Amino acid sequence: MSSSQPRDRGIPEATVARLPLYLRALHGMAERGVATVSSEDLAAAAGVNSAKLRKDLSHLGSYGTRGVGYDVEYLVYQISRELGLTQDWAVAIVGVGNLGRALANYGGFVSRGFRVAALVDADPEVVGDTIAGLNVEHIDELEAVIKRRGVSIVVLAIPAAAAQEVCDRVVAVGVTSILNFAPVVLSVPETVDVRKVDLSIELQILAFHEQRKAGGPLMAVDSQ
Amino acid sequence: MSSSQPRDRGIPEATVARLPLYLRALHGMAERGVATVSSEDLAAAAGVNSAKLRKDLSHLGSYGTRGVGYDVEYLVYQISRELGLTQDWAVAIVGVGNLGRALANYGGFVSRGFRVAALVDADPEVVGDTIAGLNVEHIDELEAVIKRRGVSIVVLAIPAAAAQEVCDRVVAVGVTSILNFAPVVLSVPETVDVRKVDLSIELQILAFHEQRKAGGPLMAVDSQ
DNA sequence: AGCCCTTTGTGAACCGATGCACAAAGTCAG
DNA sequence: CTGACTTTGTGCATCGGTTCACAAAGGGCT
Ligand SMILES: NC(=O)c1ccc[n+]([C@@H]2O[C@H](COP(=O)([O-])OP(=O)(O)OC[C@H]3O[C@@H](n4cnc5c(N)ncnc54)[C@H](O)[C@@H]3O)[C@@H](O)[C@H]2O)c1
Ligand SMILES: NC(=O)c1ccc[n+]([C@@H]2O[C@H](COP(=O)([O-])OP(=O)(O)OC[C@H]3O[C@@H](n4cnc5c(N)ncnc54)[C@H](O)[C@@H]3O)[C@@H](O)[C@H]2O)c1
Repeated sequence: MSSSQPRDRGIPEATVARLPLYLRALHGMAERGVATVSSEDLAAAAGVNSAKLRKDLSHLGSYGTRGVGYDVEYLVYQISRELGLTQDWAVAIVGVGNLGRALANYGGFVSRGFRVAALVDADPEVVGDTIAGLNVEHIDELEAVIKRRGVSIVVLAIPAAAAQEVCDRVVAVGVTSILNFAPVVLSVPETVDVRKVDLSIELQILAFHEQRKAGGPLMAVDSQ
Repeated sequence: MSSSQPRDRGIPEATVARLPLYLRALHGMAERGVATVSSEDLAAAAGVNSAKLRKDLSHLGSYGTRGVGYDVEYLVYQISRELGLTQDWAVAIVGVGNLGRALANYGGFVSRGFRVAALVDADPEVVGDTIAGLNVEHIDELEAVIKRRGVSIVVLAIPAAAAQEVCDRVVAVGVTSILNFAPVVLSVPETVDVRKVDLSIELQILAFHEQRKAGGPLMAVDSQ
């Protein structure tokens, strides 16, 4: 029992970040009626190296069959369980502007066990509106709404200037998972996970490489 | 001259990804009239380790003064130049749905040298509309629009099913930088840079850690 | 039943990134 | 001009992650 037990503890962060990728590929295969898949094929579908995929999966236990591959349905279940997608998660979106609206209307979350359970904004013009079937509530109600709806993940889609303050408030009511779109570094206790998405940074990284490609070969003229 | 020359080649990828972060912090400081900043302070503002920050900056050259710190204005310029933000980049957004609209209306790009130069969609209902002051053009015009406007970065905000096809088309006209929001692995020649943003993946990573926090200490009951 | 073929799971080398710790460089006060 | 103090820039140990390569495991064919 101590030898066949999956290594529940200590899944590398890099592996965790790839599991959703595998899951997506597996869902596609399940839909197409594929019963089993080799590490080679699944890796190709997820755009990674096959040895890496096997090592990743080995962290959750030995779910493959040598000579055959992995059972698609079973693997979907195991990865879902590992990621905690067998339960559903109540998400609150704070800030219902351009971005918040897009997120609220997006169907792709629900399909993965995430439920937008609340929309919150400060603008009296917006509060009370119905967006994606949800009533927009006032920021003053933030703490009450989070508790009432059992929200455990908060998405911040508000201006940078307001982000830290709202962040502090949701942390104070016990939220420990935050997805931040505002271009600021949030300071939180180390028990809280913050993931940030900054589109501007992505573009800047692309620009850097683009510049290299364009100027690279010619740069020699400049640096000589 | 060969010794004081900045190491133009071979800036680590991890460093490149942090430069925009430093730049953002520096812009804030410049606005507040700060003239010089120590690695310690800048690192704190960017949320990183100060040794890491110094090593990152050392890749672009020796722009600091020992005993004093870094000149804010000068550093802003050097990082901007390194990232290629001294020129402006024409960006096309393909797919003007929930997300595409939010991006088109977002002001945060322009301020960093990115100019939304074109909006493209397939839906006749949307084509011809004016969004954020731009005319939405038909997907049939994709290649022509990219060439005419000198677009060098393409943002894909279209359904997953359409992403690979559109991707192939923009690559065929010479685009080598793509920001992809669709939940698919795009296959491109290795000369092309694709960065992906997948909000669903971010939520899944948060869910994983959230589950750990909640179930971790109790998990023993289950696994015993 | 036995053999061959496929594919997993992992040991080990490798690689890039991180962070400590400190000498070298430079400032500034007196 | 000198000496004390501050802060950079980097050598080095370490760490997490990637990749190769292969022995062990299992399935299926004869
Ligand atoms: N729109 C994009 O494509 C995009 C891209 C990258 C980053 N961002 C970032 O995402 C955030 C939101 O962007 P947006 O374009 O949706 O902005 P927006 O101005 O359209 O919307 C912001 C919303 O937040 C609300 N708000 C302001 N202060 C609040 C507070 N204290 N509490 C609750 N709600 C508050 C406003 O009423 C508004 O509805 C910003 O930080 C922006 O920098 C947006
Ligand atoms: N909205 C979100 O918050 C969100 C979050 C995560 C991921 N995404 C992803 O971003 C993409 C866009 O999402 P959305 O919510 O804006 O979807 P959407 O359906 O609102 O918009 C998609 C737009 O793309 C257009 N389109 C479809 N096929 C096209 C083609 N071949 N060429 C040009 N245009 C085409 C449609 O006409 C539509 O206007 C999807 O792949 C989605 O999975 C969206």
